Amino acid sequence: MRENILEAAVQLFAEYGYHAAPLRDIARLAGIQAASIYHHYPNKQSLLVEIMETHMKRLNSQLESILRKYDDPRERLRESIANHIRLHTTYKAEFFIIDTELRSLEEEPRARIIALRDEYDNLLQGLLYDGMERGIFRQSDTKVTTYAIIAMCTQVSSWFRSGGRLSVQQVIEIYYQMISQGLLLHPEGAHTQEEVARTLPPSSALGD
Amino acid sequence: MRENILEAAVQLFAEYGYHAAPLRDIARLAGIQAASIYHHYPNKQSLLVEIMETHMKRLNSQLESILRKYDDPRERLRESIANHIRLHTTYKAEFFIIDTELRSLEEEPRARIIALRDEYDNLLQGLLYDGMERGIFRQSDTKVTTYAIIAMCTQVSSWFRSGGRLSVQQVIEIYYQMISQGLLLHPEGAHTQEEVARTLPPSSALGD
DNA sequence: GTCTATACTGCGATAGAC
DNA sequence: GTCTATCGCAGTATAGAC
Repeated sequence: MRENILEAAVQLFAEYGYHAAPLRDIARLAGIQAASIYHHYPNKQSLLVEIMETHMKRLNSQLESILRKYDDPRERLRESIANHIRLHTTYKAEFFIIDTELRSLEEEPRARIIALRDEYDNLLQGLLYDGMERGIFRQSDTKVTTYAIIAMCTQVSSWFRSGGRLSVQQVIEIYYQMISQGLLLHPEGAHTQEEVARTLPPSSALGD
Repeated sequence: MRENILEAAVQLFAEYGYHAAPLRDIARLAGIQAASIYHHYPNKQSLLVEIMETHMKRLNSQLESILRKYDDPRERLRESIANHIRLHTTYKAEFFIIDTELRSLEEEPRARIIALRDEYDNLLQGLLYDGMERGIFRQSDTKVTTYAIIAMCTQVSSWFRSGGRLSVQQVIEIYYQMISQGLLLHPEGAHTQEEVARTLPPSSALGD
């Protein structure tokens, strides 16, 4: 029953948002009365916390295992993107909630979830930094680049439909191409490294 | 006063979410009583609708003017990204609301706002398609690529702080580099499309 | 155009029987 | 472990004076 309640909560939180999803509706979807939920969970907030915590921890632990398994930055990047997209399409609703309901968390649980998210950010940022150090990735602001990658891969959970036009694997391919190669086909003249360097603000201007 | 009320609503919708922001608090922030809001707006929903509609229309009209002004896909892309990021940092809270409160719209206004968003998507998708046709952009799925670009540029509104480490212009540079060139420094040998395909692990090896 | 007062509704949560 | 009944409160919105 605990599981039924949680699934119902996932569905309604994702569809209407935490505050707009009445406990009575969650109960009805789980096939019980609202009061019965309190036998399994202390309150509404705890449903949200459990959904977020479970999936953020899974996301982190899988990324950690990828970083242990691979050394080459390209493989690490590819596998990290694949992992992110696979989880965000498999647990579409759950990650959509993580992405949109942080504001609905009370103070202490929010701090915990944000810490998990920061951990994830940092692992990816480390991956990029290492790849730049080793001359495999272009020099760029690791923080902003990390945010950008996470943002684009995360949003997959808002438009992906399984059984739709594209398979998960195709989406992963498209994203990896986009992230690793960018859009321009022939970077031509103005795009050798020195010239790029001249085009960019000096890195000192980007420093903290 | 209309303007004060709207500003208060923007601030509280962005901070707590539409459903979690009581009209009484919006009124207090605007320096009046809750009931007085109803002299200016018919209900709470209309505040949300006005915020979203105003800014989505602005975003669209500026993109249209860029597409009229420039012909080269590279310039169009760069200016479109710059426009997107500039608006999303200038009207940070407003676009954050557009991004997170679509669910809170009632049916008819939601259809209108989604139509505006689709219009924007389509203009960008057309830009990419044209660039690919003309051999300037890499061939890729225009829909997914458009979503990816919009997602990364939109999220700027959730972390950007004016007066922070990076200026708007620097953020635009970083994003344009990322989108146009990607992360890999030396795609080595793998610059052409066929070679890229050969360099990557065979898609079968990536199966779910 | 803003106020005070209040109607009305629906929410999360609790009590206590079974 | 689930139910019925209900409490207490907070929410949007309205009425009507000034």
